[in-house]
Amino acid sequence: MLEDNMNTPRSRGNGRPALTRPDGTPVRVLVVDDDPDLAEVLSGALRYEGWEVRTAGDGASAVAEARELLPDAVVLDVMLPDTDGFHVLRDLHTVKPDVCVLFLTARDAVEDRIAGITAGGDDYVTKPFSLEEVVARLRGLLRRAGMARQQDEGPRLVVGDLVMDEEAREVTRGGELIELSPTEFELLRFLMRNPRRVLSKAQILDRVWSYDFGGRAHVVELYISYLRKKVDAGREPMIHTVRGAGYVIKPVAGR
Amino acid sequence: MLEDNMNTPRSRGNGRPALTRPDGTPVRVLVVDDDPDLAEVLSGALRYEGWEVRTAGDGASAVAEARELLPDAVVLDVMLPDTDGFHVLRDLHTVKPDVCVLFLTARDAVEDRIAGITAGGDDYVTKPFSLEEVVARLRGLLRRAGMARQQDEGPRLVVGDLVMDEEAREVTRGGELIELSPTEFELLRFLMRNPRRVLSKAQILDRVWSYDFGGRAHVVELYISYLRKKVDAGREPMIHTVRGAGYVIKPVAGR
DNA sequence: GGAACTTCTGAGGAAGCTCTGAACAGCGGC
DNA sequence: GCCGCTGTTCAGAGCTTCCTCAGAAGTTCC
Repeated sequence: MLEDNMNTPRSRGNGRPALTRPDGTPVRVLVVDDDPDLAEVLSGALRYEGWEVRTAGDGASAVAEARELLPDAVVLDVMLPDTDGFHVLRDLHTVKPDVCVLFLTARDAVEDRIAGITAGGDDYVTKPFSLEEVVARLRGLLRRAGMARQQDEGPRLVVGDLVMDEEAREVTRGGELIELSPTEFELLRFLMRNPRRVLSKAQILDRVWSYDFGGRAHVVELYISYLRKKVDAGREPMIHTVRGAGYVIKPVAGR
Repeated sequence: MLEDNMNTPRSRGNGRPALTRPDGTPVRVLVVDDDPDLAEVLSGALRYEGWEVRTAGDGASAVAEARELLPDAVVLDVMLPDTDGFHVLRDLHTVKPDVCVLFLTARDAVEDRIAGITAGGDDYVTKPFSLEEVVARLRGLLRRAGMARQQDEGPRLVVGDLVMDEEAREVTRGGELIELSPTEFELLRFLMRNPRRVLSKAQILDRVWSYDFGGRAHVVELYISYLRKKVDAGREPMIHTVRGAGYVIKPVAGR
């Protein structure tokens, strides 16, 4: 049952306070990928963050679009039909010198020409990626670029006595350090970014696993069980099953 | 609580307090190199320090740009298409007598003329250089030229009982001297300038190794292992692997 | 011109991570 | 109480990531 969809105050997003520009207007992002399906999925996920999104399918229209939109960040496929992402990067910087860029690249292309990218503060993600990863990286870039937060949502996620420091990749509960594998970490991040909200296995699969993952929802159950062993171990449980609907994380008492 | 994102001097900062001019405005740097790719990477890295950066591709436009920007420092390639860096230096000094200059020069370049330069308080770096080196040298120049620090981040880096004196190139842990090779030193400096933050191998490669390094991320692992043998030897480890993400340095206890 | 040091490559192996399949447990319906 | 369905957990295979060693090539310094 979808309950609180109507009454929660939100521009178009997920109900959380959005990362915004200093003047309070939505962050503006340009997505550049020649695969329309992928561009669609990506821009959907970014709009869900409350951001203003436009897309482009090649380098030329990317630069043209950027000139008009003056985006705060660009998600940029390295392989484009007309040119490669690096030339686009340079053009983008002439259009807007302080723009952040998140590159999308094939795994085996990483070593070749990605070099130098992260030096300027930009970042990249290898295909196939998960949406959570893209969003998290983008949020990191934007935060470092000085995008203010509407409310005081720092670089740490807090749910009850459970705390996640995204930069240090550190999770503690009651001050006690919890070690997590990459997938466990991302799953927990997704849960913690949506506290008190029931997330279906399909949603989790779509966000946390990469878009080309063919497996079944069973992995979600498995990883939830891993998480419980580490996060809830011996303590009052915070991760709850909602039979037939999904999973939810919330602070213990009720609060 | 609204954070001080507006008034801290950084267009796309790294989260650390930036070196600023005495009046609190960002340090202004002019990058002069005829290779646009290199100029791009350099200016990106310097912007990441929170500094205001402009670029020029030859001597004439460098002087013109300097007249307008009145930069605190100039990163100046010795070999330029229209003239050499030494002439530009003289012109720069007529524009702004107290400007700091960091020369970029080929390894086999004329030693004596360079030596004359450094006597005047300026400095140089040989190509191919690492970005960490350029930034560190520039910071040294600026510090000596009286640029204030937002917070008092001196020429020593401290993480737990590990102390690095950048000027003396000396590292101690628990008072005990640790001898490091040049690359080891630079890698440790990069880690120590980003304590508690997970750094990916790509980031490390981009910052610590020179921009033309074609090698793989494997060297990073190798040098981390060297560092561990020297820094963590027998003690409680400070350098940690975050599987699938990178490496992080932090003080032993926790906080 | 040689010794000491530094840097990097390659290989082997250890450790950790992810996912599959299957058995098991608990809930709810009848 | 029995059965089916949903969710949980275990065990292990296959894979990826990371660590370390040994040695070759290059550099620096005497």
